[in-house]
Amino acid sequence: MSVHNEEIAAAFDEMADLLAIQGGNPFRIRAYQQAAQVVRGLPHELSGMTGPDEYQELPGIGADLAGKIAELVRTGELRALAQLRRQVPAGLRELLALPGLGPVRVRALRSGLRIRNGADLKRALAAGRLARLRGFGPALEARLRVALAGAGERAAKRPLRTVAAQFAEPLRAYLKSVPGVSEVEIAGSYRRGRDTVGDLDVLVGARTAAATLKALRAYSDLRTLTAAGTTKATGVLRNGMQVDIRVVAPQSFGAALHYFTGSRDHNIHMRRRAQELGCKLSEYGLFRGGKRVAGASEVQLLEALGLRWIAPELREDRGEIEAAEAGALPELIERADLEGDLHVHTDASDGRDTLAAMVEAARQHGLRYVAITDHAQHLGIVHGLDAARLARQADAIDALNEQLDDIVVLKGAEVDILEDGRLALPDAVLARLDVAVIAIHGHFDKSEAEQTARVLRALERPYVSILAHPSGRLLGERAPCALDFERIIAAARARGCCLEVNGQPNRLDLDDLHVKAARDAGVLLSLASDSHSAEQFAYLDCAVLQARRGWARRQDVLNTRPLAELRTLLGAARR
DNA sequence: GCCGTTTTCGGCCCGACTGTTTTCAGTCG
Repeated sequence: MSVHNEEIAAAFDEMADLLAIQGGNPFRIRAYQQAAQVVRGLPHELSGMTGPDEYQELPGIGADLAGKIAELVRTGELRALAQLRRQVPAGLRELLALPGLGPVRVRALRSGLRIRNGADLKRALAAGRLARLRGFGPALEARLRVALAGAGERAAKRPLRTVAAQFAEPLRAYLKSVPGVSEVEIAGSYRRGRDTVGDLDVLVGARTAAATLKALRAYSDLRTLTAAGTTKATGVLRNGMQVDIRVVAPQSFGAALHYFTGSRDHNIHMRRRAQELGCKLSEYGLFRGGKRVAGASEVQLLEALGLRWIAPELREDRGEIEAAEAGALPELIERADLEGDLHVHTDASDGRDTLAAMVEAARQHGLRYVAITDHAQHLGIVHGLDAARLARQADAIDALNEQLDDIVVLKGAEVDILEDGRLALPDAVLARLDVAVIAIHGHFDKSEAEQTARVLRALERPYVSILAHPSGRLLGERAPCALDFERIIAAARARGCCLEVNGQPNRLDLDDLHVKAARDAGVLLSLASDSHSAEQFAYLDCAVLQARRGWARRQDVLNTRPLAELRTLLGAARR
């Protein structure tokens, strides 16, 4: 396997951009964009499928695109794209990313001023040449100057959802207190539970919009207001996040909430569905012949479209609409389903709090069991436990369990996968643990073949229960390791080993697509906080959200099981 | 370029806002 879905999706996105710059058929362009999204959302690699016939079964992939996928899988290249690249200067594509520049204006820049890239545009702006072009005025010029000046530092990271929450929740509370406001929801990717959130889509239910928009202007965390109309406004918060606020009347609130929750592809699919039913769907409601037939609530809206309730976490147009129609949506796991947490650190390794404090925190978070999984000693792991300290911790756990009657402490360790795939503790030591969690903590940049072989070798060891944060990614900091997840999942399945959904907000690893793939393959998931201090058990919520995005049900998760069943399952994994 | 219990041709999601216009195109979400 060489070509990944992401590369195929990127090729289609580039095709779409280049065709747009050339002034191609907008619907053809849209077809490429949609295909890119479909490919991105697949839970398995296209290169592992049999070929064009199977590709064509995917929505939005017809004979032509199936052929192009086949070409990419076979050769890693796409001739049609290479040809377009020869026709369109590479620098023009960057211009599309500038605010206010779409394909039409980029084309005008090219044909009218011979502009080929950002540097050309800068020069043209400096010389005041843009004014000659139709469609370019002083306001747009000013916007472009600002954007080009900040282009160097523009790589602003998408904030983690937990960071976005620190700004979203106070804003929600503030708007809720505005007179006349009946409802406030943070919609968009925030509501869908994505790991990172680009901007805040805030929906306000109120009979009139004026009071809300006035209140927004006065909000202390607002840095600037960049646009404001009669029903919506856009601003930038002090942390640099963009916030889009929209005010709708109560009878439209459900339709608007659905619309602003998205995703974009989910919305488009739903609007097509409405059309097929002879209706029109907008943020104001579902209309049949100009008459509103639904709109006040999402439930009512979905019902009118012949669909069961679709949880926001599923709205990515990855088959949830078809499943809702068939009544085949999964009943998603909830936080209350969790009985325990199988990945927790104490001050014995790199955690902040004592064993007793962590167990007490687990108890207060409603858990019935908790596995203490401090790092095993290994080069590069600070304060890791060796066999002797692990044995002493085991004694302390035994003593603690004597005193506790409503929670059970399990003995575990987080064992490093060494560079060659061996483990940092010998089998004899692992054999005495209740839970052995293994993970990669270094050598992240190996080739896919090497990295996969390394993890597969570790998974072959006996007494291994859970592969923790499998991809090793750190959001915004470190890309996921190159791993053949289909083989990892197959190995985990064959062996009865679980894959972790790590709830640390900057990990959320497995990601949603791999959760789905693991779940579909029948691999049990371990939803873990990976707590390094008492308050971090709250990160179980993040793990649950991520698991829900991957369609996980209660029965797909190891630590929803009562202790006795958990022990049986862990025992089975030791073979 | 895709797609079809309306269609194999003729459609393709919908609306707000801005800026550049002098009635609306382009961009954005």
